Amino acid sequence: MAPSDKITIMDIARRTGLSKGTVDRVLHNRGEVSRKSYEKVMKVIEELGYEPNVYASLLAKGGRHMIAVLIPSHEPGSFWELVASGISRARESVETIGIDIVPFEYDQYDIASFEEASRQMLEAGPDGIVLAPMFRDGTLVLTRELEKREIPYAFIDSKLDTDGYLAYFGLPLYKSGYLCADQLTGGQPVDSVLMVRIRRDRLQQSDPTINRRAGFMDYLLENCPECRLSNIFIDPNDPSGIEETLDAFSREHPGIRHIVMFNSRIHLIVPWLEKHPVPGRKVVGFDNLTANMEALGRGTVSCLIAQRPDEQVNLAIDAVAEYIVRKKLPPKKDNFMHMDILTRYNVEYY
Amino acid sequence: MAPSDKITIMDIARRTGLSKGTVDRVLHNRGEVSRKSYEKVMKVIEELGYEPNVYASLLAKGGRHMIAVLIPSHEPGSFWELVASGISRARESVETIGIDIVPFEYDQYDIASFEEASRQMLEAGPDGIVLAPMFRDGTLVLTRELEKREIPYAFIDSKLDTDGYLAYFGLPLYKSGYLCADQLTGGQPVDSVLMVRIRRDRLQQSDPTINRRAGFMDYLLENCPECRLSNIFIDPNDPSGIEETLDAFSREHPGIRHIVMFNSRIHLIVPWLEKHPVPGRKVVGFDNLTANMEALGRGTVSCLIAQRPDEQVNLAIDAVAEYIVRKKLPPKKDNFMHMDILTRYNVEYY
DNA sequence: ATGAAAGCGCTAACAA
DNA sequence: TTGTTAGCGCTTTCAT
Repeated sequence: MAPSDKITIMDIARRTGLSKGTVDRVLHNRGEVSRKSYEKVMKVIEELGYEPNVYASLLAKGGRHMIAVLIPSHEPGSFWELVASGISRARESVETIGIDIVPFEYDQYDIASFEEASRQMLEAGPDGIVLAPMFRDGTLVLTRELEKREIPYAFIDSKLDTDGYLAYFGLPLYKSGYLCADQLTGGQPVDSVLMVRIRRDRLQQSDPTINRRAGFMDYLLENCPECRLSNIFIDPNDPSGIEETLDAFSREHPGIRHIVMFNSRIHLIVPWLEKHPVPGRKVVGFDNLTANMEALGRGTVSCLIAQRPDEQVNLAIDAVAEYIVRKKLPPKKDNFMHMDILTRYNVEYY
Repeated sequence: MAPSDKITIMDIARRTGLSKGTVDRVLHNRGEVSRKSYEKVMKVIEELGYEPNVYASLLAKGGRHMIAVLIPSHEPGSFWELVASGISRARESVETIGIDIVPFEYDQYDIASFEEASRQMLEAGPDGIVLAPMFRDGTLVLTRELEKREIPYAFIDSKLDTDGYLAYFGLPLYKSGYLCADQLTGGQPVDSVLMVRIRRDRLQQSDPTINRRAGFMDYLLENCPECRLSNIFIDPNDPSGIEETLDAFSREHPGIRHIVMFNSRIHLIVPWLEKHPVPGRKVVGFDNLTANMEALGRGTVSCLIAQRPDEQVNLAIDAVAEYIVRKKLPPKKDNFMHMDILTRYNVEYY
């Protein structure tokens, strides 16, 4: 424990012949400082390489801050549950620096609920926000308001093509589809693949998997153009319907040994797959939901492409916190995250 | 920014009718407190759910701490360079909490240099240590000393089977070999594979890849028992020797299309591989060295198994820092890290 | 064994 | 526009 020879605002006050108060004012561009003093202070800060002491600062300001997180509600076993668990971790790490995390949740299929959640969130008066933009228009309205109020916000999962956001953390969607195709085919020619998709009725929202599917198809076009693609649609809430659909399909296409889903719910077809084992069948899905990882462990699913959603919220929260506390912009605005390839041999420690 | 209703040591002083000084004494078990007062204070702390304010604490103690990191020297382009880069990141994140990171490096092939580095490190008087134990005996001597001095230490990369360490962060070596075999074979029968190994002359140290190789062989035994294994040995410092060895081998075994190396230096054979392209050849190696990732991007290497060494040091440093600052033990002592599978389609954002 | 008091470096309210 | 001052919550020294 060395006796820190850190230089303080007192040092720089002395060197400029001004007072701590004035120094503090220029430090925070809080105005009320003559141009001359301002420059003198800046110069000395430069010379001495002054670095503010975060603790003293935080301690002195005293109050706490709040970061709101606006995400779809986390049904047990869903993708958003993983995100929620990341939030809990983040909460612990930032509470020590005087920041509270408050989640606001909405139904991802119901734009009204999104608007309601936004309203409540705004009312709570957060100092910063992390959000997953499921509804384009609703999000635009919200972000405009945030910019007006000068509340910093970061996107996770996907983002809008505007640019008022502080940072974005998420997957490169198109490439995740490309990677997925490579994993499914193993780089070998394949004669047909089955894409299992979710039937979407009330579809206001932009389908988040569309880019992923595009990447997937492009890979096939480039690397195995002969490959035939089939689509079937299932309803997540109708397990027996799922079985029937799959039964019917496999009756008509008995040879299919390559199956893929582009959302996080490959687990929906796992029961059927396990009832109808096929040696050498390849099944690829996305995201590390517990049910998915278990199927991976049993060998029913061959490969999962995952993205550490908990890590993503964490980074987003940290970026916002850093901005709130130190007014520091993150090193990169758009942060495309690594895509993890999970197989039965490396899930264990994920 | 809510006006924090946090309860402070003043609150608990009032509630017990004692003074801040006494409360502080029990908080840090610093003795000189009557049994009665001690219990009163503990009780109230319990009741009020008191949480100390790290900032105030850090600010008041003032001094800085030092964490030493003892690792093999980081030749450019080597595995340890990745670790070193992680150290730089960690340094930034902990310097704000008053902790300095000081690296001490040694020649991983020279035990004397390890001992010398340990000595210097000890002399510098660190408050905590992160180390990669390359020499078993030397490390034992060191850790005994650390325990005597009550300096907390964490292992990275590999660990000793003692248990005075605070935490360990590293790969499950055996399993990484198993995973590697699965990636190399793609789960299909393979008739022969070539293992390229480093010739080690002055070999005091335990070969770090031995467990990995064991995992690899076990996979083959279980999943493709017919497979024939060949070994060749190369000298990292003799590029033309490498070419010759490979030439000679491929003359005698023209059919080999599965090649693996168990250390981080697959890049050593990349020039030869690119001079002798073979369609459908599979090459698997370890670790995200720049040269390795580039070869992956070009398709020369099919797959790398990586472990985010920078992340590992970071976690280790954080664990030690947390212990120094808050005397908190990490949630888990042995932290086996996820093994990342890297292909040309997901290296980009690694 | 306990209390009082002087800071740690910074912020913010108030005076000047 | 600038200086002064009273804390923020905790540690630590020095009395008592």
